[in-house]
Amino acid sequence: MKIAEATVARLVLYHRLLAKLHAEGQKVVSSQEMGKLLSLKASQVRKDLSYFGEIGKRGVGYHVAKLYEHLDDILSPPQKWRMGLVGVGHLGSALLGYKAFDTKKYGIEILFDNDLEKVGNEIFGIPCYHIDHACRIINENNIDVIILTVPSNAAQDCVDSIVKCNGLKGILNFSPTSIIVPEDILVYNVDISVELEKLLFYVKQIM
Amino acid sequence: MKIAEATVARLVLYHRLLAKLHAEGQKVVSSQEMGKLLSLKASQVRKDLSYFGEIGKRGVGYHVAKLYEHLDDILSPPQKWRMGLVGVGHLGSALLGYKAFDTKKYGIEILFDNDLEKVGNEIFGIPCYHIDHACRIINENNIDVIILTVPSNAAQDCVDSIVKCNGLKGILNFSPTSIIVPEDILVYNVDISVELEKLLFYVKQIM
DNA sequence: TTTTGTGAAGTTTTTCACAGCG
DNA sequence: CGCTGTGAAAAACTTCACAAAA
Repeated sequence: MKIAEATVARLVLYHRLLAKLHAEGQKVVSSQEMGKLLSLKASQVRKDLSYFGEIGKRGVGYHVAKLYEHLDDILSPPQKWRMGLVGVGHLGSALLGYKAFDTKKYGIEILFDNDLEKVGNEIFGIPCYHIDHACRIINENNIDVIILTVPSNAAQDCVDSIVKCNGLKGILNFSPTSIIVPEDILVYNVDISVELEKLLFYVKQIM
Repeated sequence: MKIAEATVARLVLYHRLLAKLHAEGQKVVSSQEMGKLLSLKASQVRKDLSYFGEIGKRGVGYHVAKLYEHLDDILSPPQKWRMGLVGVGHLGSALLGYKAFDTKKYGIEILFDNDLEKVGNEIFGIPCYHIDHACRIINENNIDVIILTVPSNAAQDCVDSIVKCNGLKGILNFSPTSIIVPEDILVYNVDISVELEKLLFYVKQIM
């Protein structure tokens, strides 16, 4: 069955919330309580969870530890994902130090940049190569996913040089521009200025 | 009329694309061409633009400069938005130096942190205050929107102290946690690990 | 002829409402 | 009795298909 993107996003939120509730010692949680904590309708929570089998207990709710494990399985990788990061600027560096990344599930193995000051060194303990050698390095290191944090004017060129690698499966694009890729490569965009503009658009509406 | 969130997001993409086409000297563009450049259906582009009146020319397409101005108006603020940023860590600092922010439309006026090394200083030329004084400072400086880049365990406390300010209208939340706010305050979440997890979920599916 | 603008159709996603089970 | 699981209904969003305009 095909699971909708919005559902997957919420599964991550449920997973995160359950880790918190578990750490706080809570044993059982209802769809209503989860909804309240995540600003979602209880029926939405139940519908999302129902796609993966009956996991709750009627009249009781969901067992926190059990549901957490269940979601962990759904979201778990076939093996630890190997990622590379292209563009070790401010944002790229911030992501390298980002605490919320789940280091059991994936790791940033390789960096790329075009700055010769950075190339050849280790940054946060991760080797940095020149972007021109990306294809060979990505193949040699079995990189599955690239995080792209380059300026928008460099984005498509970077993409064009990395999509030729045959092992690459996905790109998380932070560059504020649309990139064009072959259809066998998945792209998700994290577009910070789009999110800010959306917020400002609706803030304006309610004034 | 209520404009859907997905439409607003695409308007920002159109606006950005038109700036680029304009800079490249292109005079006219069709919905088909815009769709191709942004990986969207032509009919989607036309439908989105049609919500704001007839702006294209049948048989010709859209006049680049005119459509750009049109979108500029739609997305323009009533005045330059005044923003504050809470949490001057790696991610917060990266955003302070972020090139893609449209500095004509909004500016980051004030910073907040709980690190006494930062409080009282200017960072990137912007004064930094202690988070405990957020409410007074936000009111005094007429801050409309807060960018929240604090660790997840601090997020709700920060939110609770800033939502009491009466001028605050919206929060752009980068913390990897759900925050609960009064209903008159708009929240948009930029959840980096959720986006990465979504990508990895679908990468797994196609393997 | 080309390409827009747009009702209508189609698709997806969310919400409802209640049967079913512990 | 309370809360889940889930068809069915409603809402939201996208795509189609074509009339109308340049």
